[in-house]
Amino acid sequence: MLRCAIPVTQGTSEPADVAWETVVTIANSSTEERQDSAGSAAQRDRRKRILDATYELAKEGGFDAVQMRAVAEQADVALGTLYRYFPSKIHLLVSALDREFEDAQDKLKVREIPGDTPGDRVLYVLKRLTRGMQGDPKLTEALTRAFMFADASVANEIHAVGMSMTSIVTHAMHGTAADSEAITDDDVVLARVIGDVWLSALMAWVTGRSTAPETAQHMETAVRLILR
Amino acid sequence: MLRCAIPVTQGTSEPADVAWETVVTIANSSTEERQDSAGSAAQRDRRKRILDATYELAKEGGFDAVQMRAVAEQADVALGTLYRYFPSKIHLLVSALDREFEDAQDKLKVREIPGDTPGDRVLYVLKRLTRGMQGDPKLTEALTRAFMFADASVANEIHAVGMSMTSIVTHAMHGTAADSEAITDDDVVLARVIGDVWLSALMAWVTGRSTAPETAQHMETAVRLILR
DNA sequence: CCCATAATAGGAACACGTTCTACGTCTGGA
DNA sequence: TCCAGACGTAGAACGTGTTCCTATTATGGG
Repeated sequence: MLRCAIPVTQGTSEPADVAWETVVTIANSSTEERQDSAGSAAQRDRRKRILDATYELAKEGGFDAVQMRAVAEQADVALGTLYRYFPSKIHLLVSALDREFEDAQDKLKVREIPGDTPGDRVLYVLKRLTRGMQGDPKLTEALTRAFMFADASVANEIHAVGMSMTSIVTHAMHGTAADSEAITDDDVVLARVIGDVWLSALMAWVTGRSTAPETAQHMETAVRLILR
Repeated sequence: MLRCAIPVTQGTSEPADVAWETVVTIANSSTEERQDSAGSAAQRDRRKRILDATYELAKEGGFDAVQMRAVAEQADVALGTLYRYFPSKIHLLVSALDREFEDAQDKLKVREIPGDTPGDRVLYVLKRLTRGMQGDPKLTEALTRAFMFADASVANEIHAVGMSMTSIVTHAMHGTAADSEAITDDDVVLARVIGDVWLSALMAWVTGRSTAPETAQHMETAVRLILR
């Protein structure tokens, strides 16, 4: 159904079977020129323009407004080029989500996270992220729904997002900004469960099944429960 | 975007703001002629034929194979009629998922659930459900992805599925087959968190990010953690 | 500098979800 | 019984994701 022969800088190209434990190590490989280092300057620029256009359109009009022809036009590339860089609309949006998460991760890594217990710190971070996403409902709707809709062909990109998410949570659990912390496998397990809950809560909010306060409440309860 | 003026038997037509607590009461309203009681016999029959066709196509070829023209043809109704009953492909698939869940719920309600602790019983039920779904990968992929992709217009159907899921878990927590059990708000909270994890695990499996054993393991860990 | 090759532009073509139109058919109340 | 209006059929038409084709332009090795 998809040909998936992307010859160019693909945001994420880890083998699909990376174990979740690698989250820790990979997350600690610091910020330095991440994946998008490959390819010529022009290619990196095109990739950036495309993701920027995606971001703008999603922010304005949500999932439906991110139309491939519109993205191509706004990024000033041909439709075929867009598809060369991102083999489907879902790949495109999940890659955009990935970029957002990397950014968030970088910002969170800079300073100490406030809070006395792991639960406090995790909730601080999650609520901050959630508030940020709820401030851009259309954008969040677009990125979340793409993430949810993704099928197996997007496994790599989704995996990258999952890694970022887990890394953010484990980092919050420990609180310190230091890199090579002693993050145990148990921590990763806890972080994954918290990530699961967060995703579901986000989905409930996106689909209008729960309000923002309800979402926050549900997350609070769940995190307290899991990190008790 | 969607006109959503379904004049006929809609599987789920609760107001969208039913609180999650109603899960308990509604779940206890026993099996007797559920929603699909409205409408003429011919209408009920058409609705059933459509859902059957959806089920078959999904089972054979997954989400992509559930094409509206194909469903209409196999159900022996006109395309317009299909859209009269289900205003979109997503509504259709989520309704099919709902029917599956109702069936599962009915089956589980019949007999006592084995296991000494709530954790054991919940895991028994979840693993049973999961194994069932993994036995029909295409079907599961179709239903799960539709559920995930749904937007606000499908809130009612999604809500119904969430209620079934929560009801199944709370029922398993208590173990007894009795109906009006003393299910507390806390139980519902626990059940929701477990449901969240289950959904995420299912999604990871559907997208090929985790294998069946990994999925089972993750669920086991999470449930032990939550019901410890 | 020149050529082979890859990358891009531009846009037609196709597939499938969705909507719309025109017409036949069933049903329930006067 | 008969009629009005809802329901159903058949299929055209439209929008958007995706694929494909051809000509043009960069790029990098000799």
